[in-house]
Amino acid sequence: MAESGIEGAKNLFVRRWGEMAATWGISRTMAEIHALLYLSPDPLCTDDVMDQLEVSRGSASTNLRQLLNWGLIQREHRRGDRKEYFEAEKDAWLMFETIIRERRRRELQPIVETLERCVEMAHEEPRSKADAVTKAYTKRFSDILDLCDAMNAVFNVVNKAGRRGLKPLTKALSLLAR
Amino acid sequence: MAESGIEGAKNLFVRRWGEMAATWGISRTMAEIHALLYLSPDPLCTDDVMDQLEVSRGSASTNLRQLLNWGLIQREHRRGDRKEYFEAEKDAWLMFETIIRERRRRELQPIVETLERCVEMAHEEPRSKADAVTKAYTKRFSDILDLCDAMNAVFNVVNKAGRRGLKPLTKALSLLAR
DNA sequence: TATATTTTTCAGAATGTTCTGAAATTGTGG
DNA sequence: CCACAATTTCAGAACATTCTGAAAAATATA
Repeated sequence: MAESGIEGAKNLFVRRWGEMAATWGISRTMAEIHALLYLSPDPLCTDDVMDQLEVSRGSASTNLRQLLNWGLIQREHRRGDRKEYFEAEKDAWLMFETIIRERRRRELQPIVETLERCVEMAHEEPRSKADAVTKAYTKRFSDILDLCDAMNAVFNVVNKAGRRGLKPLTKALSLLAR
Repeated sequence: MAESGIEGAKNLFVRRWGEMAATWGISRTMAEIHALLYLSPDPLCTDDVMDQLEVSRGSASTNLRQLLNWGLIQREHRRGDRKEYFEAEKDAWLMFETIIRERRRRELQPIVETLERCVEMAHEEPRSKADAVTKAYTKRFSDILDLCDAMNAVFNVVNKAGRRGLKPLTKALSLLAR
């Protein structure tokens, strides 16, 4: 495998993208496939992925499907060719938007629901019995709920402001950070 | 284990916090200990953690140390007691700040360094040979770098604006999101 | 310093995740 | 409908992570 030049750069990026994803609870292979497709000027088929990353057909298939589920890649059919080709979203901004939308849905949503349920349960507790503890817990639950609101606000900024491009957003945020 | 009332709410929260952390690449037990300490009005010692979460002394010790490393909990000594007690940061905002500061350091930093190295390597590639590909890759590398700048901007907003409280920040962001 | 208590460490066990490869399924053109 | 090419599925293997429990190290007390 090339370790220098443009192919070296590609391999370095693919590997790092995979490592980073692993710390985010996303499988290394899924992220490596994504990085490969993101860089590739042309769509790749399953066999291309198998060859370049040296993974099995099963793994390639499963991970490609997951990337489709995330909405990070798309299928492409070609006349006179039975194979399916895959192409990644090339707009880094749209890609990021997709990722945080999915993470909001998969992670922020459930914790918010749980917290609301926790506040409810705290209210069901009979008065006087361990009242101080009930109050303390309730306060902490709603503090985290407020935090979730803030995160939702960040997500909304990212989604809405992104249309105007990455650079303007970065600037606007820098001003806010004074 | 209580499934209703205030203790039920506590257990529900602790479990959910652990599950959520797992999808973030943080060990379930570490997050459960953190949730337990976050809710607890008083500091807890290693044995409290072992009893309440039914984990071994080794696991409790290792995970408590990791939480100390993250800066999410603090030690507390008590006169006439040899045990160490642990207390979590109770300010949800400071807690969040700590988490994203750590994640920036551990994750954003390395990918930025790698991307810069990738751009360098692309420039080392001899001209004319696969020039179109070199240009395409370089474009994608710098697109992701721009994205990292945007994320850094978000982090800065969060760090700086947080001092003024959570609610004002949420409001300011909502305005930006129009 | 000797002793008692608590914390840390770490080899091996238990658990959880991802991959492989072959079989089953799906879809296509003749 | 058949033969073929491609994709999906899934049981078991390989790998990675986390936990346990006991021994070693650290720390405090007298």
